[in-house]
Amino acid sequence: MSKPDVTPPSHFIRQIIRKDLDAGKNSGRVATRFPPEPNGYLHVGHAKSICLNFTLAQEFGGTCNLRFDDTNPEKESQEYIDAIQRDVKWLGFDWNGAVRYASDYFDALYNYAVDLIKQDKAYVDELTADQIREYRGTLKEPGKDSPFRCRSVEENLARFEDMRSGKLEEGKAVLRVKIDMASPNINMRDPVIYRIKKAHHHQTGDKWCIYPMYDYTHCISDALEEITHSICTLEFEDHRPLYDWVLDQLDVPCHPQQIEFARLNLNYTVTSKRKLKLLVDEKYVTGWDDPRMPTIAGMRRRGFTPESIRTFCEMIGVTKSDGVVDVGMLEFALRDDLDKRAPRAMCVLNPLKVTITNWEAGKQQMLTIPSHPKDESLGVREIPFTRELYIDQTDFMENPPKDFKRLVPGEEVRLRGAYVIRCDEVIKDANGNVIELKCSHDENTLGKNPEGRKVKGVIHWVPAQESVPVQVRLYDRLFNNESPDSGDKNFLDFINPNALVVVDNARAEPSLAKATSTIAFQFEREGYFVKDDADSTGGKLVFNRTITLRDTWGKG
RNA sequence: UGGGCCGUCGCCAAGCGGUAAGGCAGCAGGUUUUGAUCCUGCCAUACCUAGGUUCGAAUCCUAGCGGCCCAGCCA
Repeated sequence: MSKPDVTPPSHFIRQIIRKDLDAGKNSGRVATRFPPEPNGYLHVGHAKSICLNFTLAQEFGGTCNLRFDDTNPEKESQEYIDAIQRDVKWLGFDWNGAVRYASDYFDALYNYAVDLIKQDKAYVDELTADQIREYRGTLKEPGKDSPFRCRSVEENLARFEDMRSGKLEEGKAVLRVKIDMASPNINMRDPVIYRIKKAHHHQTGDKWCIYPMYDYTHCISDALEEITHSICTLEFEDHRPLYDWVLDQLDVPCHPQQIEFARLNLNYTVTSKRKLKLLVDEKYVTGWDDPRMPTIAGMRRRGFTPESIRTFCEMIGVTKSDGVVDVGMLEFALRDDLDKRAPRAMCVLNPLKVTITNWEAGKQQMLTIPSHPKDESLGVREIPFTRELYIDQTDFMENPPKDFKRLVPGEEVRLRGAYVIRCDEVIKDANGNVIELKCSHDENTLGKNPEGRKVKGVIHWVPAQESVPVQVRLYDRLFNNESPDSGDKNFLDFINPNALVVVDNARAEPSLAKATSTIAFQFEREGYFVKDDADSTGGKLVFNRTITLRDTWGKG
């Protein structure tokens, strides 16, 4: 059995934690959190963060919270909250205690804001959004103070109350923290920490019409949950001084350490919630769980196993250098896992009728075939061998290329798990299309090789009558460009029109009629497939191709 | 001289002053009733560049070069 040789990864975050533990920080406690905003479904990129946070906690005997960063009710919904929890669980992780919400802390956050105002470290600004932007300055020029910056504590308290009570309209005022309008770090130029949004919140209802901003909310939420290591992606590096500043002004239980790592970039893939949402909203795909989507839900429906995703996350490592991982690595982890666990079965995608002329009509021989070539614990399945069979059209050629190892006129081929047959006659229709093959079998080749000759190929087959009709959906990469998302390209231009090819007339071996979506099968010589529960209705059987088998034919 | 971060094989990534791990991909063989799996071998005199320190540098210093991120009342 193969096992991708994942050297015990000793990435920099692990090292930081180990060092902290050795130094006796946080009294030996390790607490992380995964903090998604419920404004979309989780994707592979999130998987990296989930695996990181949860395994770190596991490894050091700590805890990992699941916290919804729900400070922008206009973009969030319960649907996303439910989907995210489902996906985290499916990946195999259990969060510490109850699900948390930043909105659980809205009261505390509000009181801390009042505290900042009282310390004269926050003020209500009534500049317009445009003015605030102008006053902020540019990357190279310092900003300038708002005329509202020097209001008295009393006036600020009163105006903040006006914001809170709904007296002020949206956009009329914001609460800003008083730091330094000339800071070279734009995030420190008096960032806004509260804005007015007269929106219904999925958790707090209509209790609030002011909502705290990320920078202000996140650090305090972390502190209230007594997180020790607050792991986030690189783009928040510039925000760390603000994270620290806020906590330094307030009387909070602790001061977590923010650590940034490079988010996952995958070639041939788009990992941006905004763009994935667009694919869903504009119906380029059937939904967030479309098997072409790089969402956890899509991958699950496609047939990925949680283990393969976790292994992949281990393989790619954790660093601060922001590179692009080859999607081939994900595919490797997938195949490697599926090869070990997938029961084998046969399914003919493009049926071509074969009649075994020296097999008695009506005679059935039940063949017992192992479900896995190396793992007996997966058991066996039975397939009747009959006079009429189907093989795949691509496994027969009249004028084959040099290295063709399948069936050709006058030659032999092994039917997997059954007999060696010889093609004696090719039947064609009026247009010259091959519609049937008359073959003869060698009865001395069941479970043993013929004497005195080598049979070069093995092909798969199903009995004509006893096989079950199935629809098979052949999935491929959603984008046909390595970086659909880079530069000024429009990722929609690179949607692969062949990312889904539906095969309606496939025939599967009888045992597949009892398949469930919880286990993926290997359709021998074709790839890994999983039953699509959502669309297998009313007796119709639908299988999704998770991934093809590695195919090196013609490469060497 | 706006700030922050990053630069080790085609890709990911160890390395933390003692003389370049590993994985993916690729190549060459072997086994095989899946052109799969599995097994074997090959694959960076070289660590962005140039100087310097040192007996010794991918690791330390200096100066360059290249890439990514930041001007939401998004997260």
